[in-house]
Parts: sequence; C-alpha cells; structure tokens
Amino acid sequence: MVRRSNLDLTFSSVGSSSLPNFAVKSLQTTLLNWYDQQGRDLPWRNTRDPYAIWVSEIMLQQTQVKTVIPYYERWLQAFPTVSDLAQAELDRVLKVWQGLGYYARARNLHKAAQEITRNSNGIFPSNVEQVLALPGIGRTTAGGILSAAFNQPLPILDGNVKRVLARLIALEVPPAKALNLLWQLSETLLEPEHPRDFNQALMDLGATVCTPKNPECDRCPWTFQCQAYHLGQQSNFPMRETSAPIPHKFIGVAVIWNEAQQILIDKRHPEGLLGGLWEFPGGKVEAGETLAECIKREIQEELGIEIAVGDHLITIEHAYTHFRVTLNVYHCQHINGIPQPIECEEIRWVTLEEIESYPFPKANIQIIEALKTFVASQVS
DNA sequence: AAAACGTGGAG
DNA sequence: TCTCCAAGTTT
Repeated sequence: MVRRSNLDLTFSSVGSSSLPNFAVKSLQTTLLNWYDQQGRDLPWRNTRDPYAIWVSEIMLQQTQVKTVIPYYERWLQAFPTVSDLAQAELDRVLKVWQGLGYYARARNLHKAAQEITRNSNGIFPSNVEQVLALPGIGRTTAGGILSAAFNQPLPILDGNVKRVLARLIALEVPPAKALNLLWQLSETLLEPEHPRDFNQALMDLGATVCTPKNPECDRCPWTFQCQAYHLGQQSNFPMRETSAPIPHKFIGVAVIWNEAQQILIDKRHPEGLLGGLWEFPGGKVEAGETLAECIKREIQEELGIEIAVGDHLITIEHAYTHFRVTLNVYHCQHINGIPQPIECEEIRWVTLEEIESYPFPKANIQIIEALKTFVASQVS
C-alpha cells in the first residue's frame, strides 16, 4: 500500500493534467479578461525586440519593476543592440549596471551578447535550447523571453507565479519543495493561443493583486477557484522556508592617499561577490586586533605596501543577502613599497574626480560621498 | 542540493 | 531596528 504524500493530495485536489477542462478554461478566460482591463503598461511590453525583452527579464530577476525601469531605459540608450553590448568594455557595462545588484547578471549579459554575436551574427535565438544555453538564462527567463518576444507557449515560474499558484491550490509545503508540481501547473494553465499575454497576466496578478502581504482578493479574477481564499488563509500561503541567521562581519577599510593626493583603489576578481567591481581595500578584523592593526595588516597582505593609519572617515552599516558588514573607514598615508595586485585583479591610483567613472558597489559609493564632503571641508 | 549572490522598499 | 522578499541562476 502506497502512502500518499500531502503533495499528491494537494495536487490531485486540483489536478494537473487531470484538472477538469472547464476549470482550466475558466481560469484562462478570467485571467486574460482581467489582464485586458488591469494589466500594467510597462516599457518592455511596447517592443517585440528579443534583445530588449531579454535585458528586461535579466534586470527583473529578484528585482522590482519600479527599480528596474530607469536602469532599463539607460541600458538601451547605452547598448541599443546585442553587438553594441558585445563590443563594450566590461567596466562600462558594470558602470551602467552599478547599483542594481547581483552583478553576475551584467557579466553574463555581456558574455552572452558576445556568444550571440560570434555564433549567430548578433541575432537573438528563438530556439529554447539555444536560449537556455546562454549564461544567466534559466527556465523562467527563457520562457519569459520567448513567450513575450515570439508568443511561444512556454510556461514561467517566477516568484509571482509561485505565490499565485501556491494560493490557488493551498500548497502545503514551501514552493521550493514542490517545483515539479508548480511547473506542471504553470504549463497546464498556460493558454496555448495567448501565451504572451497569459504569462504577463500571471505575473501582473501576483505583483499587483495577489501580493505577499495584504492581497486584494476582491480585485482578483480567481477567487472563485482559489483554495487559500476559501480557507480564509491567503496570507499564510505560500508557506515559508526557515531561514538561518546571517553572520555579521567587522571590516577595516583604507582610503590610502599618496603625495599627489591620489587614492588607491582595487578591482575585485571577476567572479564571486561584487565580481569585477572596484573598491577601497581592506578586510576582516581578527580577534584581539584593533582597527588600525587590521587595516595595516590587510594592506600589507593584499597590496604589499606599508601605510600609516590616520583619522576615521566614516562607518557604514550594510546588509547583503547572506551577511551584514560594518565598514570602518580610515584615512591612510602611503609610506613605502609599490602596490601589487596580490589578492585582487588590478590596482590603480586615481583622483577623486576620476573615481566617479569606475563601477563601485553601493557601500563604497557612500565612502566616495564622504570623501567628497571631506575634501570640500578641507578647502574651506 | 544547499548556498552564494545586491539592493531597495514595505510594514 | 529588523524582517521579509522582489520577473532566479549558478555551482
């Protein structure tokens, strides 16, 4: 005797392939009608250019529409076509992306543009397998691009869709534990004649009505079919994963000046956290070490030079996804030795004016602002 | 397969 | 202040 899991019960209570036809049709029709009336007018919905749509899909990964819009407009100004992007320097690409976060997205966009230019003369592929093979494009993004650009009937499963579907079937486990089920459901529901509008509608529903907090069920076209709604448990779905507490790192950071009033910055390795971005050098404070000792040691280890640690400039609290940092930033003086890129990609002496043209992470932008204020106060 | 990977906004 | 999490992908 086979014991049925909660998953099976949940799914069969709605059915996927066994979902009655009338229910699917009804869901499709009501959603498409709702989209006609209530769908958002977004910049990337006014084009069928797969490149522009691709850019929007990448920017929208883990990022809200409101945040993306100005970046999207600027990006297309800077890189109007695949080959413009392919030919650009990575530094310039990262500069245009600066502030959007998850910088691997920009590096992958750049790399993929070069592949497309090399392999298909700059023409974005319309074949799913080829699209999926590009760096930075997974199943959801591939489905999003190809349904939006070419009206191909490919399902999507982003955060919005996971939430909408989890509520629709009152999914008894966190979405991450039921991805196969959710993909099947997204595929089953997809309206085969209007995949473009249907996918966009599903995302709009999640973003504007079936929101994480306080969903507006009285505006929803699906309440009649929604299990969570009928249980009166909309806000308890989707179920949450338990999250581990994140570490807090205490960092010493050096603004190293030379006699020419230039500042030493370094470029991070191309992979990993903030890969390819520039920063002020520094590192983690060890147990029993003062900030000045930490900074002196880190600079010796990373750049091979001797410095004197001077006045405090600013202290910055910053939260990343999986840890927090306190940046303790100090003015430093170059004493001797020629800086070597021991633990970074590249190093450079720059003036405060030049520094603006380099891509920096958010926390470092605050250091630059503090430096500008400091220099202005020195003059007066 | 769990962990890495940014930032901004909402409550 | 703090938690959650947003049009996810990669390793």
